[in-house]
Amino acid sequence: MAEAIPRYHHGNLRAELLASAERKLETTGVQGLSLRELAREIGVSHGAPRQHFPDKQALLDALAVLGFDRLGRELDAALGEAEGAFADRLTVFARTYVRFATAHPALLALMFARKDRPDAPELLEANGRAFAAPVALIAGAQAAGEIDSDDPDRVAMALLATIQGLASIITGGMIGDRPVDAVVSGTIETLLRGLRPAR
Amino acid sequence: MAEAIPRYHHGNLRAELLASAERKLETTGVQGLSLRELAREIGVSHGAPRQHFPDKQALLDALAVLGFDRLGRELDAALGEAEGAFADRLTVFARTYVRFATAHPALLALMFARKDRPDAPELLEANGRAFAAPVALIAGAQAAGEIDSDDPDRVAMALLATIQGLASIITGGMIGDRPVDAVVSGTIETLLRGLRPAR
DNA sequence: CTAGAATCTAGTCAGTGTCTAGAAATGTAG
DNA sequence: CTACATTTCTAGACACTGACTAGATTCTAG
Repeated sequence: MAEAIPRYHHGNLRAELLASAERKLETTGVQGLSLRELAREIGVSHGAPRQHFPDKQALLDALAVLGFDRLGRELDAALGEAEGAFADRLTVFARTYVRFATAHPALLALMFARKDRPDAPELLEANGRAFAAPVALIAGAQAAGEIDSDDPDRVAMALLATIQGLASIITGGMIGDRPVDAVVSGTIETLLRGLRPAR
Repeated sequence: MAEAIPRYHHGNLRAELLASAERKLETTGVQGLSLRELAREIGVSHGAPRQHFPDKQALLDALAVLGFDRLGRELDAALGEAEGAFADRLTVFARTYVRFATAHPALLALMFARKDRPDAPELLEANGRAFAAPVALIAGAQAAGEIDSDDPDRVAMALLATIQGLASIITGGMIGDRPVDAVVSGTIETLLRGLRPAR
């Protein structure tokens, strides 16, 4: 915290830019994120950020990678502690993911903004690392026969789609005033049991 | 047609702005959409769009409403023709939605960009109209006992989440080279049957 | 201590969204 | 047909942005 005297060499510009950018991102969205404004707030000239990020997109990409890292750590932590049946651990995964999505909606959007970033190997890597634990969870459950594995790929896809869709729907504000955790566990339960009525 | 002589009064500026904007949107994304550039292409001064849209967000909102209208028409048409069991009609819904999502990813993102538009009644209305047919489909199936209705809300939520998630995953390019229609119908089948192994 | 590299400043440029005043076309009474 | 009011468009301006450049300052090896 020694922000007292603004030295010529800031010393920690890159990290502070990222921190400031992430703060701004969640309050104003990507549209309202301005490199010049960040520089102004930090107390540095408008050209300084260029030394660390060649352009604005590079800053956004770095933010996305940090987001994947953080998400990965949260998933690892949550799933590391989770014990019990597959259903319970799956619910933990869903809740952790949804919690991250609601806590950092703009950041999550940035992470999956593949529209304009067709190729970004670092992002793909970060993505893979982040979801390592849940992927292992699913694979393990299939190997142990806890879930259907006629077509493992299909089952995994349905699972990920549902959780991703949950996050979309919740961050989109489409669940009204329903309690988030109840919606999440209810959806997981429904998914496990199937939509068809029990005979 | 008849673009020959650029008259002072364009006569159809609003509609042409929307058409041009939608075209540009899918090629360059929201970021690359510039009011001035649109005006330039249409051959009108940079201030002209302001007569029809007070600001850029108004143009984007209008685009989103048009998107909901179009999606609604496609869903109505597809579900109107669909016959057979609930599972089949559900698959038709999912395919139609996913097809729309892949055909107009940027437009869809705009439609659900609630992040910065907390309240926009016209968008909510358009949203409701667009999904009238699938909502009726689900309600009907629950009434007819074709799907579980212990908690209708929960079931509907799981269904919509899965389909929305499918669209996200597919437009995000996360299905690799798997055939889209197979992924869609496989996911729906898995959802109907449930993840737990058949005893 | 001193060169060279890394970092930051300051100035510039084209481009953008928004705002204004006013010109031009259209519609509407009389 | 004419006069007027309204709609639609033009033209100029402003503050802002991301990007580029040259040069000043600081840090760091050797």
